[in-house]
Amino acid sequence: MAATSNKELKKVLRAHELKATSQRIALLKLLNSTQDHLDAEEIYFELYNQQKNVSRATVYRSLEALVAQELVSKLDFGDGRSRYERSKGDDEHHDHLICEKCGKVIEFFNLEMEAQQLSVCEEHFFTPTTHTMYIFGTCADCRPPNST
Amino acid sequence: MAATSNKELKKVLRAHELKATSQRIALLKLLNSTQDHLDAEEIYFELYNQQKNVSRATVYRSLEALVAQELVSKLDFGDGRSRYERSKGDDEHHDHLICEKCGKVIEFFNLEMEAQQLSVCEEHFFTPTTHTMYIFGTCADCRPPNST
DNA sequence: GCGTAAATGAGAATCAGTCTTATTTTGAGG
DNA sequence: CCTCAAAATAAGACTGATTCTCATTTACGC
Repeated sequence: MAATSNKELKKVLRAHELKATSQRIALLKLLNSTQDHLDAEEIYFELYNQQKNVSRATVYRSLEALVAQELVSKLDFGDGRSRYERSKGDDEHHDHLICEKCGKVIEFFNLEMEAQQLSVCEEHFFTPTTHTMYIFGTCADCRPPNST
Repeated sequence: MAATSNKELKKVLRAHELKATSQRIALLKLLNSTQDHLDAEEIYFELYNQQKNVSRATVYRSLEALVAQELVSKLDFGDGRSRYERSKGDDEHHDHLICEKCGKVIEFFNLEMEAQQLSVCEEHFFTPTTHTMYIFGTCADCRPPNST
């Protein structure tokens, strides 16, 4: 799927008019290697453990640049911090179900819903760029077994 | 529509097991009086101007209590702060289109979309409590007239 | 290899929101 | 209306996430 070698990542960065610094490469590599929705502190800590010598400021600045170039997606689960994941193509777009009890995040994609969103935009002569759709509630594991 | 006299607001608060303090009444009155999506600082400033003598801490604490009682809704437009509006009944539920150029917020309601959300939840054995659905983009006024 | 614009590191600064503590207020009971 | 305990408040200290500042380092076109 996504580029993983240093050489490939370098190309990707250059293609987006971003200088290919070791910090940005390490950051992209990290996001490519996980399915988790990492926050800035987790990213900082992980890179620190990898002896990558990346400052917190650089983590934030790099993420900002990568999000602007749509190489990374910024997520907001409503807990007061931003999370990030490797950006997926339109064909991999998804939204999230968030369990308020255990914090689990379930990704989903629903074509009808996306279509409805477009039709709402049309009604209002609105040109959409992105959207956020989070459904909060209780996941199957946290739901008492006797309830429906 | 919603209660507006001090007496009525007092009743509403008491009905929700909240002591009817002057600060909470002023806060509810303010939210009842506007269609805007105010943030905590704006609320604090407005009450300060009204000589209501409400501290910032009280604004936050009161909002928290009112949100817990569903008298007020908390919104997150992704700009790093929470916004609040008078809570509307289920029949008044709506989502938001947010213009990234002028900041305008357009409210909408789409039954199919709500239905799709429920069906997604069912598929995942997920019990929803609330959801946030924000579509970001460009509103009609900010869209260049020659584009579709 | 050189030079410069861009990126980074370290830590100060900011900003929304929360917490602490002493003081004030509400509302139940008489 | 008066009393009192529990709850709420004011003021400002504190926190945690994020941004900014500025001196230093690095990428990369030539």
